[in-house]
Amino acid sequence: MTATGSDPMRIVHGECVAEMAKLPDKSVDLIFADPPYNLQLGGGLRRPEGSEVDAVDDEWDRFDSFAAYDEFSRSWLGEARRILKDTGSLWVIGSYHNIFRVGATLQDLGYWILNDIIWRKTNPMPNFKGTRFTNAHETLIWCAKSEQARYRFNYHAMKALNDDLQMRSDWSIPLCTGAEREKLNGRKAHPTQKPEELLYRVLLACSEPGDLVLDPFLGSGTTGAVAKRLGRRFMGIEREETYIGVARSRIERARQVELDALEISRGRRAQPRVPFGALLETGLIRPGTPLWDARRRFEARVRADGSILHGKEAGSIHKIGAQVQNAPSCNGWTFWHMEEAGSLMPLDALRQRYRDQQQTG
Amino acid sequence: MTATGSDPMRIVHGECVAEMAKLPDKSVDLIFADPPYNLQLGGGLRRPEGSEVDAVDDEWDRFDSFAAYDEFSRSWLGEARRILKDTGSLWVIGSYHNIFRVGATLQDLGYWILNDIIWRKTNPMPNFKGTRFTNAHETLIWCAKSEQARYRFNYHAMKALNDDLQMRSDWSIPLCTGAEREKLNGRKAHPTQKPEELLYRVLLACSEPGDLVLDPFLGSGTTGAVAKRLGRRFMGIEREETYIGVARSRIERARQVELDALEISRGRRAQPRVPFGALLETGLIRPGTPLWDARRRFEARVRADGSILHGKEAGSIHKIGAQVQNAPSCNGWTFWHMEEAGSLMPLDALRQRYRDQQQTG
DNA sequence: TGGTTTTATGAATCTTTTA
DNA sequence: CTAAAAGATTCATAAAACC
Repeated sequence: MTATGSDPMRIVHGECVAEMAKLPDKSVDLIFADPPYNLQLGGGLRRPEGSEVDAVDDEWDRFDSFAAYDEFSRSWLGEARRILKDTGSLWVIGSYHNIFRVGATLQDLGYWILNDIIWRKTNPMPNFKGTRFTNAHETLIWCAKSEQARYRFNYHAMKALNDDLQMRSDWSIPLCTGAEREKLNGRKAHPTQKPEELLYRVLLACSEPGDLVLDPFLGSGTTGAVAKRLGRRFMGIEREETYIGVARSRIERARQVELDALEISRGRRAQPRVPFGALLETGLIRPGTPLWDARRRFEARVRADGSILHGKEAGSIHKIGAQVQNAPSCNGWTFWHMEEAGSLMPLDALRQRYRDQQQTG
Repeated sequence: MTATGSDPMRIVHGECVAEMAKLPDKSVDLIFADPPYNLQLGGGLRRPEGSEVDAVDDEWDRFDSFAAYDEFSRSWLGEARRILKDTGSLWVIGSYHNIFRVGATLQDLGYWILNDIIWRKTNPMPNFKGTRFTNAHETLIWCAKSEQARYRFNYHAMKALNDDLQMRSDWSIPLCTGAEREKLNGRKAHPTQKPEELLYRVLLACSEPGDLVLDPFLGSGTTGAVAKRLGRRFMGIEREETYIGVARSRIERARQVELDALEISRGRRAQPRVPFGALLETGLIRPGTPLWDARRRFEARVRADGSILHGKEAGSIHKIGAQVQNAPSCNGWTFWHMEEAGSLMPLDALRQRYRDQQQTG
């Protein structure tokens, strides 16, 4: 049976390069790949309360060096390019550990990058040790087979999916948790299962019903499940037998549905939250500015990092506002005021000014 | 005059590699770089031997220009690494055209990536032809000099700037427009002027007042203007004479905020270490005092040497705290409490009292 | 049954100082 | 140098447990 044979949902147990080598030239419409990230984690990481983080320490994610990882990337990306139709495109997802190397390798092989897409996680794991910024996103690279290639892009479908606004390169999508997360003996079946919402967008943007979609690192089978929902043909390659079983039963359970399935995740039009610090960064308020409450009973001063100082106590506008009133909580935006043209203006007015700026630029 | 000389705001007209070569080893605290990435335009790009890279129009040229760009990256990133202090860090900003190559080169040179940061543009230019997703972000890479290097990161200041939530790796910031945009004869003075909000965050996170900040591709001078506002020393290097003039007048106009407003929030790590025994020596706590955890599940007694006794086990507040919870570690300062006025007060409050005494007394 | 509190957990390159 | 001790550190969400 070939990839273009009678089984529209094919799962293959094997090495991705060897299995791709069996496919004819220019036979695949879309490739989505989630290769190992080369995380190389050290010891166990503990949360502040003492519990241990269940990290990725699998054998398949270990490489001896950057050179070894690059060689691995070249081999699977090279074979992928051969079997990709001229109208097809390739997506790869990764993090800062590997994505820069993958991107450079892509370019070296002649792929033409169309966009880099940011999966902005709405609920990422925090940085428990306070040593870095919360690693709150992953990066996807979308590329065509070459600079000249005429690739498929369903522009209007993407625009419709985004309330008739052109779809941007940053996508806010939650982690895969809850009922969607595949379980095996009550534990997560795969350490890095991707949310279906992410794949839904990719497949809807870059393929048609009946197209052949390939995932060379199948894992828990998200790509296959979404391909089936959207009426695409599919081929998935996976090395680990355990994951083959997980993916097979998952894709079996998936049902082709109407395109309204994503409706729920769209309505994100709330007023964006503004941290007080943003007003300092933009110069709407300056470090050193005195703040008062409406009746000028309390005074505090703004510091460069957005905390405010009252006596010897420093903290957020909310925390210090609550403290001076001896109240359990306080809305600093309405409590604190700054002087403007001789009268007091609540910080909330400044916040509105900031939001206006953000919109108009 | 050296970089550490008398002029705190130094602007140099020249090639960045040649000018960096004049600086001593380990002399710079923070480097922010916005290198050219116009692979197609040739103007910013020269091969190592000096010839100019032609426009890209066939496959051979493309490989040639990628190689030339990588060579260019290696040369300036290598020199930057030499002059960077062991506690310093480097930021580079770019887009999908160049950032993957820069990131791979960074790693090859031994830099250690700490985060990739997404500048999410609130008002990006749309994709007019409807051929791709709106390119709505740029990527910054933040890295330390090596895996082992202990870099500066003002974690608590970043947290304060974000309303007491850990700062994430995606930053929503508008494009630089309006009054902030530098003009020359009524037209924009520089094609890619970065918003000050972006640099404010970078400098506040990774430097201290008085630190030396270097920008090897000065452009319109945003890094210099923010460095001056925040009381950092600065050196900027720029090849184009026109931009030198723009940046010089801009930095001249910038005003430093008051010194005491530059104070930022510090964590407990920044405060002097207090041995528990010191509280006994000063009489803030007495031998024999009973200690409890917050829920009064465990009790221990203070001994004269600063160890505590729980049952038959004696040890430090940390060791015994870990032992009773059956945890791998424990912060005894926050775990143990003593009774005061009928309620429980954490030892941490007592430690603060001790520190206040040391300051005033 | 319903509302509140507690617990579990997610691709993580996750400490610093002293002996 | 290594080993041990001190001690600093978390956000959003869902499920489970508890009133």
